[in-house]
Amino acid sequence: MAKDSPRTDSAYQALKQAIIEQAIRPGTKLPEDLIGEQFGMSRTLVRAVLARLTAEGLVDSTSRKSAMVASPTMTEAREVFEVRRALESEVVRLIVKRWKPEYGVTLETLVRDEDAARQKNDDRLSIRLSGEFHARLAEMSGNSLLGRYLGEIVSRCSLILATFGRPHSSECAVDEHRELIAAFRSQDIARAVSAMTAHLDAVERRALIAHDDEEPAPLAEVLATYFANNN
Amino acid sequence: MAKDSPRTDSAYQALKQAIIEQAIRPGTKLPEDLIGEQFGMSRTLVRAVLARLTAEGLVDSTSRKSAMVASPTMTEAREVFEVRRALESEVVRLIVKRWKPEYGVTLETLVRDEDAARQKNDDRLSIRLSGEFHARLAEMSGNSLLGRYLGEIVSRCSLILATFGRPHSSECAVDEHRELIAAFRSQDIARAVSAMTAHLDAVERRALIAHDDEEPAPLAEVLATYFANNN
DNA sequence: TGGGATTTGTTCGTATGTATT
DNA sequence: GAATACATACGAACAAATCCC
Repeated sequence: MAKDSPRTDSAYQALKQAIIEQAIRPGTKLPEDLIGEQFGMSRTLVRAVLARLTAEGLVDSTSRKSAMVASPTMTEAREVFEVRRALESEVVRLIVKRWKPEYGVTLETLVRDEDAARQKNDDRLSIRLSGEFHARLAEMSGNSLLGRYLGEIVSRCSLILATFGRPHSSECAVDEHRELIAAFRSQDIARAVSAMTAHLDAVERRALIAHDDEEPAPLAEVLATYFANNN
Repeated sequence: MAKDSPRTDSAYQALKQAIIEQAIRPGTKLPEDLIGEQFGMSRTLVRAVLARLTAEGLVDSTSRKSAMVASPTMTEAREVFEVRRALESEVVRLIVKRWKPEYGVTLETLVRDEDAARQKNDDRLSIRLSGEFHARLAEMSGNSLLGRYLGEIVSRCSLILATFGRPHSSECAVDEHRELIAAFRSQDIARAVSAMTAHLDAVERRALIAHDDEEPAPLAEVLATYFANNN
């Protein structure tokens, strides 16, 4: 990619965060006009942003109808987790091979922040940080394609959680992240892979439970918040 | 996805095939005007097609410069193969688990056609069929996301072959495909996974050897051919 | 180095299809 | 069920940047 103008990129980031953090729920319509107005850009650019989000599976665009936040089906959800297990297992193997002590420090700091956010019941921060933990792992694997695919997949998992899971709960348990770090330090590939597999099984279990419905907030208001946060 | 008009879709398919089959070489510029003229559509639609190909890694689009056929670096190439091994290993595991005898028939027919194309030195057909073999495997895994990712990756492997490998050679050996089928039939996961790993190692070895340069054909002419073939 | 030709970036108007009353 | 309102699809035209001689 790397071809976006500054405005389209900030709109992309803002929309993506809003979806991931479950500030706009699956099924919410995303009219081009409204978004363009919020972010101060023309429909043409909005279309590009929506197209990208569609390609990443975060938005559904059927022709001639309003784009909307994607509502993953149960089948899609299972597929996403299946692929995620395969990719994250590979990440774990690569990390153990290329392990550097400073990685441990970085990851530990993240986990500590995660823990703090959880204590304070700051859902948005909590979701963001547990996502970032996995993004960092992908980065440490040293394979940028793996990073791109996992970035997509982790985002979609947030959406799955929003659809089938308990609302506003983060998908990851802090303890499980700590066990992963310990496994990396022990340089034991089998242990690290099985820690990751166990973690993802738990994430899937948490994600696929029934959920209560909630009052959706007005779209324009939510977008205004996210726009401000990104500038 | 599933939002393309008929014309954009045929242009997308045509361009993709042309790139995959190495009819237009990496680095070739893809001006919006020229493509729009060839396929009889406006620049708006061409831009959508190029954006999609860019997202799939087949085209490089830097801002304010002409899009061009992507030229993978050696690093990217290695990353692509690393991810491919992880995903195809998973595919193989799933196929063994969900194996049905008729899969064997389908795959055998494909391999026979591949063999025939190879005998006749029909490079285009040969490349297309060996790609289709892997596409079918992904399909048989029953996981459509896996299919999408592997579709992208197999395409990029063709591009890598065009950049670093012997020109106009297919990436797959027929014998290796036959061994895979045999492994599936034996219902032995370990054997199937190691057959796949060995196959992909061989593909990577074949893909990453030095290559001779060649005279590129005129872009307009090539596109006309591919347009006709797809309608 | 400079300037003309080419190519992309963006906007906006019209056409067409969808949802709603 | 028809008509109206609304949203998207598409394309023409203008502005700005890049390429090439």
